[in-house]
Amino acid sequence: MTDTGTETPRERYRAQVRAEVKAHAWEQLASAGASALSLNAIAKRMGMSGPALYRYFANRDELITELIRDAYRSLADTFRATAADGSGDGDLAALAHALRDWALQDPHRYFLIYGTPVPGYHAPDDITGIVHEIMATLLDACAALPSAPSTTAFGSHLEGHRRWAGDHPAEPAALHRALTFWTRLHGVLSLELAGHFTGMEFDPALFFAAELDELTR
Amino acid sequence: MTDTGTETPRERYRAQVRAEVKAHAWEQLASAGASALSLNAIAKRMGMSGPALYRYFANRDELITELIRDAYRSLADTFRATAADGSGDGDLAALAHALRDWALQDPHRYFLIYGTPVPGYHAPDDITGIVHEIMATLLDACAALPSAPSTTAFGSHLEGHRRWAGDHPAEPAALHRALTFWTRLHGVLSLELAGHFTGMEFDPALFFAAELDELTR
DNA sequence: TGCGTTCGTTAGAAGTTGTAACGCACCACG
DNA sequence: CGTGGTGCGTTACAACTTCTAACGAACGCA
Repeated sequence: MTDTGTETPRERYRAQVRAEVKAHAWEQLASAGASALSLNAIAKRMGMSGPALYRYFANRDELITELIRDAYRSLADTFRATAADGSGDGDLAALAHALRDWALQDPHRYFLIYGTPVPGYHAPDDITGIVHEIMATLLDACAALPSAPSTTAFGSHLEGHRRWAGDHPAEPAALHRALTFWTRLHGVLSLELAGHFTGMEFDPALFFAAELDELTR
Repeated sequence: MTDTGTETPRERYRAQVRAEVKAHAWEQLASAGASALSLNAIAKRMGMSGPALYRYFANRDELITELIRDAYRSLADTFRATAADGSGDGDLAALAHALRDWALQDPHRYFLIYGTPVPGYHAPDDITGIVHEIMATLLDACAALPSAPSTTAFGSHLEGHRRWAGDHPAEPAALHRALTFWTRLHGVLSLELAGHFTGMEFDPALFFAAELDELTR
């Protein structure tokens, strides 16, 4: 995968420590959330003193950026893999279930991407590339679906504002479907993961399925 | 409004200081987010030393809880007021636009309620009362709309799991519509407020309107 | 006019992020 | 095979944070 041949021992060690730090960070993230992520605590758990970690990450933000990048990368890979093995049901349904499984697998990871934005934080450029990759996979699935030409106001609006879709040759109806796929499923998922459904005794999975059903009909 | 007659001077002063602290907290919240909220900084801005504020709030969490309560209260009042003056268009559309205006007015306030949940935090009971009030207003609007009897799987599921709706006499189709109103609009709003649409040049307001349109047809 | 409650203060403990300066160990190069 | 430079981990420290403890002063009720 990566060219380990040209790596010096130092670089290998450095990469290994960085990976170990990130592993502990994910662990800590899952138990206490992003705001409670402490470089000091991670260092102690690794048997090192606090400032030692600053050799590997410039500051707390850089570590979080790395985690965000890994989260996006993970979602993009999941999407790509799901789209690759074309199973029986439509690609959209497969993508939806992959998304839900991915989110339920680690809610904190989901919120790291789609939760409350960090005030001063701005994502580096390479992350937008991964975002485009995710959107491209979604657009492919939507373009493959038969859809009547869009007649809605937003559909025609999209016709003139489709630069975000890159060079993807999808019709406005497909773009619209991709957007609603994203926002509707995020709406159900984020409220479910945040615990806003806990008081109500209906099954979130059925609700998710109902939204998906209306999305693919 | 409140019975100021029975208030002692001390109680009046105390209430005023608490209000001033919350005002500064909202200010700080809007500029730096909830995680950066510092009792110390608020105290300094008020010309007091740090620990003085602990006479008014037991800890940082109690202040945040108060802000969350006020946020819910504000949304509930907005909803109630919007539902009260029955304007020309359907109540649902009015509620949707009230929600969007309320969210855009102070995104941090929206995320305080519907954003990433605080790890160890658990809302006090009186807040769930306000949540029910909001849901009741939404259910009223949905029940007032004509709707064909629900034939979907989730609709029949809701028939047996409607305790969350309290004693509201809404049909399953109305319950379903209220739920989708909530999650779909939240999906669009939260992604818009979090800046996930910034790269794409379409108009979020039109997208929101399109989702609302499909919700009310 | 007391006297008790409440308020605001300073001091301090236990955390956090992040910088600075110091050894030590390793790796590469002559 | 040394030796020097680079990188790593350490401790010390500054500047924060939340929050507790103890003290004095001011306020208001009786």
